[in-house]
Amino acid sequence: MPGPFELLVRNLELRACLSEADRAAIHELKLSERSLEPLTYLVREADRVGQCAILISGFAYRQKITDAGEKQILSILVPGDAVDFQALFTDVTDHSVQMLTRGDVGYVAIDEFESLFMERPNIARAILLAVLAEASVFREWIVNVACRRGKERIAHLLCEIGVRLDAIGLSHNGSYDLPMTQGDLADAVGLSPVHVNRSLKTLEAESFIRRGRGAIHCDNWKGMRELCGFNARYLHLDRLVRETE
Amino acid sequence: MPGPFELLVRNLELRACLSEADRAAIHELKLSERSLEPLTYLVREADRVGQCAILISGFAYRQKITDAGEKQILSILVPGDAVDFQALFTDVTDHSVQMLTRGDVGYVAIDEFESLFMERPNIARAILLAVLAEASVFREWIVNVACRRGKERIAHLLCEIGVRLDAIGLSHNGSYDLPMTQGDLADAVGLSPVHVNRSLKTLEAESFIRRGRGAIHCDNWKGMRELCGFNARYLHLDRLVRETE
DNA sequence: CGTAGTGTTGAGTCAAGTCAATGGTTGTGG
DNA sequence: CCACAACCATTGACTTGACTCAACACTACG
Repeated sequence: MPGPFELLVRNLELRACLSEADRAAIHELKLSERSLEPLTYLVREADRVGQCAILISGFAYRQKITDAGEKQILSILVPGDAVDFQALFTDVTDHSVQMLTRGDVGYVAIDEFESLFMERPNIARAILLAVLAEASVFREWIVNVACRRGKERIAHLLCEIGVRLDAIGLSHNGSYDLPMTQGDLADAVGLSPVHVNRSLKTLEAESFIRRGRGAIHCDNWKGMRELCGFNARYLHLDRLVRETE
Repeated sequence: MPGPFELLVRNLELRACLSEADRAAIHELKLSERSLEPLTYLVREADRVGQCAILISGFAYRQKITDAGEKQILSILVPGDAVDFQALFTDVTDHSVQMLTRGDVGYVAIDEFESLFMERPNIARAILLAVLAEASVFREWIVNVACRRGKERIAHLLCEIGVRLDAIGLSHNGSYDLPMTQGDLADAVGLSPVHVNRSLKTLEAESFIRRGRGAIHCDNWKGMRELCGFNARYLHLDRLVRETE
């Protein structure tokens, strides 16, 4: 089980290069760890934040509630993800982050993170790239919700989660644990829970997936990807970075 | 008419503080200016980019095409916006940027911009904040497309553009030039052109807006904002920045 | 003055939503 | 160990927002 700093470093190095000194500086951060229950807020909309959280284990999601009371999930956070780079240098958040499952979170004081950003260009670059990659995921979600039909929309989400979990070693033979209810999925893809249920059943009937108590099995990722036009490029999980060291 | 560097500096200083030296460094960038026709690509998906473009006049949009051939507009760019911070340190883009109107664009070599980022923490911070603000806009677009009905969706887009144009002095008495066809609007909000037409007519019939050859007039922004639950916070246009200089 | 792009309108269809009832599972407390 | 509650998944019946197709009007421009 990798420690919080290993996770963070690994996450940042997905897209950028750090020097030995950079890694050491990260390891010198003061971190307080906490175990959180499902539905706990990591960040609450319109809050001021003094801490920067890193997800160590478990899942979380970004989320926004409209005036009409509708909840929209904006992205899924997996272990290693920094919860809130937006807290750097800004005061007020525009959305919330909530635990999806029970899990552990590490907190670092914002100021320390900010110092790292201002004093270590490599780390600044790594953070920028992480934020850019996140923005790219948001763009793809716009496309997903705006352009695709129910079934394809869900398939796309399942593909994304599959690839991301694979990248951190949390999937096995194309199967992974997905602790989201159908209601959660509905909030993520902008469909009603009833329609999510029907679409999932269709995906299963067409033998794209199998389901079993909170797990997704897929023996045909190729078919899934073709079904929904999934192209992992937008995740920027390969280190296509020009070195400037 | 402000020059390209003034526009860029002003844009960056919307959210972060720059020192005199930072501003000077930006003004020393070598910039080549070009005038572009509508539909010209500023960035093309899967391209490698050597230039970083800044929109000087006119409008542009980010855009993605699905396998099924559907076009989705992801955001609108207005004068002063940097077209492609994503080009910094990364090689391949995941979406395209196209001119909406005729307009002028300034090009800076990526390497120069990257040096600025690596050597000037204040500028790095300003760029990070610009990227974070853009990500925030993407999130709101997810909500817009996923949660709101046709009429509200369009109203929300009109509110956003109104506020952003206002911030750069391109609106007058709540009216502004909007050089988007109904087809463009459809691609931006994920509706069919026909439905956009009907929704716009409804908005006009309910006297939220008036329309006249490529312009939007609104005498009742308050009503518009309430109609669609628009809250400008997500645009992060006020400089809510903790000073660290 | 014709052509092409855009805007407008109507009619019919369909994907997805809503409402409502039924089953299953898990967990808890008596 | 059972009864109950709470939550989630499933299914059917019906409604509706939005799409498609198709025709027609307007405007700008060469």
